[in-house]
Amino acid sequence: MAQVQTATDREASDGVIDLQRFFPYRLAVLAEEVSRTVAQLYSDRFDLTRHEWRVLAALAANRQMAAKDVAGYTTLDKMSVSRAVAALETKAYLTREEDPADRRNKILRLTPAGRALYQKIVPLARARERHILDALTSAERAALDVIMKKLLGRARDLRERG
Amino acid sequence: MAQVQTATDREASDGVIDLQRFFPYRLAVLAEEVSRTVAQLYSDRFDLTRHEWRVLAALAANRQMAAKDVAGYTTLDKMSVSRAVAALETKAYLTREEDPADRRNKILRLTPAGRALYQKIVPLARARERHILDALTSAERAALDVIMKKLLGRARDLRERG
DNA sequence: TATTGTTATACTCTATAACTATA
DNA sequence: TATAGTTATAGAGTATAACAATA
Repeated sequence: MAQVQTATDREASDGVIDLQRFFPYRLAVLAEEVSRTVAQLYSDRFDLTRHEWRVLAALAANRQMAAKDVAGYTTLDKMSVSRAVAALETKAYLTREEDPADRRNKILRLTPAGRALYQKIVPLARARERHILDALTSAERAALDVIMKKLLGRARDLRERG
Repeated sequence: MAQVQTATDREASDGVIDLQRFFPYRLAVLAEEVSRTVAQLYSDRFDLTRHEWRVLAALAANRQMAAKDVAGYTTLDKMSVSRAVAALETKAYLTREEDPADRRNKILRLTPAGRALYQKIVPLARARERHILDALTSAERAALDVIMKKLLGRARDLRERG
């Protein structure tokens, strides 16, 4: 049966990895390809980097956040957030304000321009997502949701343990 | 039913993308995580870049290749291949030789040291792949194989058309 | 002392294009 | 002219660490 490699398949290929069947490679190629279809929107058309797009989406979904919360929400590290925030502030898409309750925190909010930009990108991004996922049956989409959760959990475990 | 977003799910969330449910984002996070588990091997332990690892794997699987064939096999562009090849040659993991039949081609081959390095990495990489995929049932692995092929085809279509 | 955020540095990756040599 | 490969350059991503301000 054709499937993502199992131990049995592997033993048959005696010590050589066929990249085309190596799961981490296949996944990387797929993710890069999907990422590029969305990047054509926010990058080519609206001149945002991937990090800037993620921060924009985080603030659109959460109204206002401290930088550290953006980092948690986007899986970016605090340094990447800091850079993206600085760029978005320069472009006047967000404002930065000290939290009076704890002045270490900078409260981030989209400006009307930032929100407008986001509203332009969202339907386009959704259309791309929909078009890609329409390649799958409903059952496959349901299966994929479960599969991705399982794989992510396992991969995180593995990396943390080294 | 919980599944990767459908049109219906989307309409309910009125104009805001929850990154955690946005498929391109989820896929990117998963692929990065999986990639890192393998990178811990070839990068941390054996001091190869991702490109170098791919070229090494390409030459291990195909014995000898011209640089342009490595590019096709690895989905790297010719510039990335050229850089990775130069680095691997410096480390004495491969040799470069002119093709007498067409002297524009450089025939690439692993040295015994290159092959030995590869043989050290393969079982470790396979063990990581296996451990990750063991999170899935056999049926899920079969489904994933089909799903990834469909998604890759669709994403490539979409990107080419803009 | 610990946390939030900024800045510095270095390396890797991605993308385009100019260039050399061969065909 | 076209192809294989190299070199140049710049922007973007990733990672570690030092640092300032605040708690």
